[in-house]
Amino acid sequence: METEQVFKAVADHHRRQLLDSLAQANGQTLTKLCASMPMSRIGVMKHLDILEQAGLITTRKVGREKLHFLDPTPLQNVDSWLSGYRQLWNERMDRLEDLINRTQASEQAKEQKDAKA
Amino acid sequence: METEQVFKAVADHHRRQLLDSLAQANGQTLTKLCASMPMSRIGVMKHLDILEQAGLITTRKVGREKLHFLDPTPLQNVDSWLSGYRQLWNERMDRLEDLINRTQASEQAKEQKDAKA
DNA sequence: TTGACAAGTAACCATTTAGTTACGTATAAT
DNA sequence: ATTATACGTAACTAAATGGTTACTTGTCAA
Repeated sequence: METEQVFKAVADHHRRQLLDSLAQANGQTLTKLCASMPMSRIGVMKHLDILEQAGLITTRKVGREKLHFLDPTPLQNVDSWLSGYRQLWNERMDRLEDLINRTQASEQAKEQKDAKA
Repeated sequence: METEQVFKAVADHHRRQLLDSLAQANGQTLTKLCASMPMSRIGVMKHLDILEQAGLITTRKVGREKLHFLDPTPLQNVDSWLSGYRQLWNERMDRLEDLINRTQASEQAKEQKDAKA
C-alpha cells in the first residue's frame, strides 16, 4: 500500500530531480530547492509534499526556514520489485551473446570455405 | 525522454501486475490477461497500450488473437537511476549497524560493571 | 453460412494531477 | 518598528488518467 505511493512519487521527473538535488546537498531549504525548478514555489511545495508522504524525504523547521532531508530507504520497495526483472534481462543478454557468438562462428566457417574455393 | 514513459508505465500497480503476469507466462492473449484483472477488457487494453508505448511489451497478432510478450530491457533505465540510491541506503545501513554495535558494547560494559558491584 | 469469439474504435465520464494567483503568517534584519 | 524574507493556505484551472458502455470488425468453428 505504501509501495504504490513510492512508485507514483518517483514517476515524475521533477520529483526525481528534487531527490537528486537532495542527494547532492542534503538538508536544503525550500527556496534553495526552488532555484533549480522551472515552476513556482507552490508547485515545488506540492511535489515535496508528495515526496514526504511517500517517506522519501523528512523535514525539520528551523527558524523561519524548512530543511529537507533525503531518506532513500522506501526506494527499496522499487528495487525489490525490479530485482525479478534484472534476472530476466540478464538471461536475454546471455541469449543475445550466444547468438552473436554462433553467428560469428558460422561466418568464420563461411570465410574459411570461401578462402578454400 | 523515454525513461519518463517507463517510470510512468510502471507507477501503476495494475500495469505492474500485467508485467508480472507476463513474466510468469509470456505471450498471453488479451482475454487471458483480462482474466486476472478487476476491470473491463477495454481498461486492460489501455494499460497494455501504455506498456507497449514504453517498450515494456511487444505484441504479435496471430489469427484473431493478439499475443503479448514481455521486454524487460527498458526497466534498466529505472534500475540505473536507482543505483545511485542503493549506495546511499547501504551507507545508512552501515551507520545503523555501527550504532547498534557500539550500543551493545556499552551495554555489555555496563553489565560487567554491575556484576562487579 | 451462420454464429460465437477475440479484438478494435469511439464517445463519454469522474477524479486526479500539475500547475497557477492571491493572500496570510511568522521570523529575521535594519 | 518597519520592512523584507521564508513559508503556508485557499481557491481556481487545464489537462491527463483510469475507467466505462456501445458498437464494429475480423476470424474461427458447427
